[in-house]
Amino acid sequence: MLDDRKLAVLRAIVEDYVSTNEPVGSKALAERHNLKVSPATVRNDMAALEEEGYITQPHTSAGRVPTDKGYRLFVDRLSQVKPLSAAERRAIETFLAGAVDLDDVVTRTVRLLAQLTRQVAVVQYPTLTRSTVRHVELVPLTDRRVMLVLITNTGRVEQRVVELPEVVEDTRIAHLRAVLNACLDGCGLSAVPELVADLPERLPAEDRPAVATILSVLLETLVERHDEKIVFAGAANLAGADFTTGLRAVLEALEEQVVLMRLLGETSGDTPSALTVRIGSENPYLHGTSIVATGYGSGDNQLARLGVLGPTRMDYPVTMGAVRAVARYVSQILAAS
Amino acid sequence: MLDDRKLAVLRAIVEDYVSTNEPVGSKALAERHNLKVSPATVRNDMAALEEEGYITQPHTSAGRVPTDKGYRLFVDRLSQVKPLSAAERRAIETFLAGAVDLDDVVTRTVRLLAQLTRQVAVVQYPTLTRSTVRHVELVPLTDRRVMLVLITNTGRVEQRVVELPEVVEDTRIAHLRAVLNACLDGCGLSAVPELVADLPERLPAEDRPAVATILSVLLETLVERHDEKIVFAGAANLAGADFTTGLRAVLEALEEQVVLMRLLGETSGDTPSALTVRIGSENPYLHGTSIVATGYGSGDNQLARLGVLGPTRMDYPVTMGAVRAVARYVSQILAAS
DNA sequence: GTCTAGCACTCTGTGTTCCCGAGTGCCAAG
DNA sequence: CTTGGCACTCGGGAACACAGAGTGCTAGAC
Repeated sequence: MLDDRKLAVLRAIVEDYVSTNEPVGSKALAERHNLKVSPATVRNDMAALEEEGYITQPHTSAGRVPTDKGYRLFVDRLSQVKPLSAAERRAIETFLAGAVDLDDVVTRTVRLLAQLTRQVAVVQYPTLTRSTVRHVELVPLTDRRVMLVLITNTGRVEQRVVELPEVVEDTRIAHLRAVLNACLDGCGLSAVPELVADLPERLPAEDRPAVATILSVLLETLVERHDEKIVFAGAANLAGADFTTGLRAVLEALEEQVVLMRLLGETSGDTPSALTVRIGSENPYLHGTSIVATGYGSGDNQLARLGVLGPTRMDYPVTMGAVRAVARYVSQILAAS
Repeated sequence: MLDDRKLAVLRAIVEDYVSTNEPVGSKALAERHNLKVSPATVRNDMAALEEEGYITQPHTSAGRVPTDKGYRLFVDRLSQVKPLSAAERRAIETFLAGAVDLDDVVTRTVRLLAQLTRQVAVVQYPTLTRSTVRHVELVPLTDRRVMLVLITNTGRVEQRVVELPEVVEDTRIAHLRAVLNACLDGCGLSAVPELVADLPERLPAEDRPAVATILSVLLETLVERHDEKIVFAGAANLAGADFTTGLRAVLEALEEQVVLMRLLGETSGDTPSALTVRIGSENPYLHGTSIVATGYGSGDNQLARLGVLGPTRMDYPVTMGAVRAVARYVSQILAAS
């Protein structure tokens, strides 16, 4: 059905269209890529490709434009991820190395990715549920208030002010802190609920109301921030591009955590560390856009996802290269800290 | 020079232009606002207003459009801040009351303001330098590493991992924590540097290298996060508007903390709690945009600034009302926590 | 003096027409 | 199977006319 030359034609169409943003015609195509055949032959191939749904023409007597299906074939079989230049890799490394804490790592990553790809970059905060407890701290503020601070191995810090049901002395708070740490240090966050389940019973009855309150806030913290937080950068890169769905819709989606979460999250398949590409109508919302995403985190411990969002007409090989590289570097950084 | 009727004409021009986005002519104006004079008279007044530079016409034989100077006069003398409806006030209150921590307060505030004004909202994080130390925590991670956590009275938490120059026992860490807290609890952050200046000398010589390291990280934390952090929301509201300076430039400015900082910061005058309005070319960058901003924080203790950014052609009375109201509510929330 | 009515003038935006050129599909010959 | 030739289609730009909204000006009315 599709011989090698037809595939070469499709590849050429995608490449030309991506770089010029204009429907590409048979003549220009036969000239610029040395296909060694005449425009007429190319036209025949194009007709076949259109028949199969890989390309389409905006109107009669215009050049051809790839369809979503065409991009899909291109990404799957006709292109290979383009590695970054040595200079770019060095730049990434030094830029990320300067981060002081988790917030900073995420902020730098998202900016870096946006700049590198000239698209909108999206980074999900490392998931709490997969990380482990490094330390739990209870800080007495007044005699009825303590601050609960949860520090994870990814450098994330969650804090909440807890209003106690009764006055509790500092020494008992200190004891409670010791018990909590003994119980939770190094445990996975997802294991926390069952680990603390019988904690009230193992303590003196007088402490139970306070403990119950503190634990409920702790558990609330775990579920609330689950993996909700996503940041983006590079919105300015949208200014030029034209989206079928409208610029406004894209910007709205970016500011809506839930939508963004689904766009990013649903790309996650069996192997989260693999590069995933969703093209145009393959996306749940935002049909006019494509998303290139991948998981990051050390080795088998995939923490979260990052990627970029852009118009369907994007340079997939380059974008995929950048996303993959940034994910690797940020994984390294997180593993080291 | 400008009698009452001319001012009324200017006001009417601004109001009509803001709501229709089309140059307003003498006839329509005389009809819609009951000025009790004929279009011809209005034309004479318009000629005078144009002479003085308050309005201009895009081209001969088009209606008039306010200039920056015209908006300025409108804001200063011809309009009054429009208070929110009771329903809106209630909505603000309940929405902000649900915030769990400082991050949440800021996030909710910026979204609320964006939604309320249908513009881009900008909120600066409460300044560290004006807040006070609530607690300093030192958490031993390994024998050469501690985590330094600084909690302020505004609910802000800063944390840093400190690499110690030598092994330090936990008991000495605990002692150091006690000393630090005794020294700093309740003090203004700006006072911290001098308060800790002589701390190493008051401790045993053996502790000094570790203390010096910890203190340097602490001081670094204070200056680094000074008042840098600014968040925005509502970029989608830019989609419709047209900026003389270009949408791209606006989006870039929004993502550039430094620029945003200057836009927001330089509106701060002698009385930070007052509403400030910068119109069009009055802005340092982004000449096509206007900014309505104000300080927030409890009473005389102004913590930071918030505001909105939009096209010069915006509904100033409504926007100013929303900004003022949100600033008040968020100040309340912060004072209460 | 100030306001009003009338009038001639000047634009922009829109709709129409026309034409060029790029690109196609098809066919017959190599 | 490939190629050259040819007639056909259609979008986009240029040229043009025209209606409508708005203005400035001047002469008259209160």
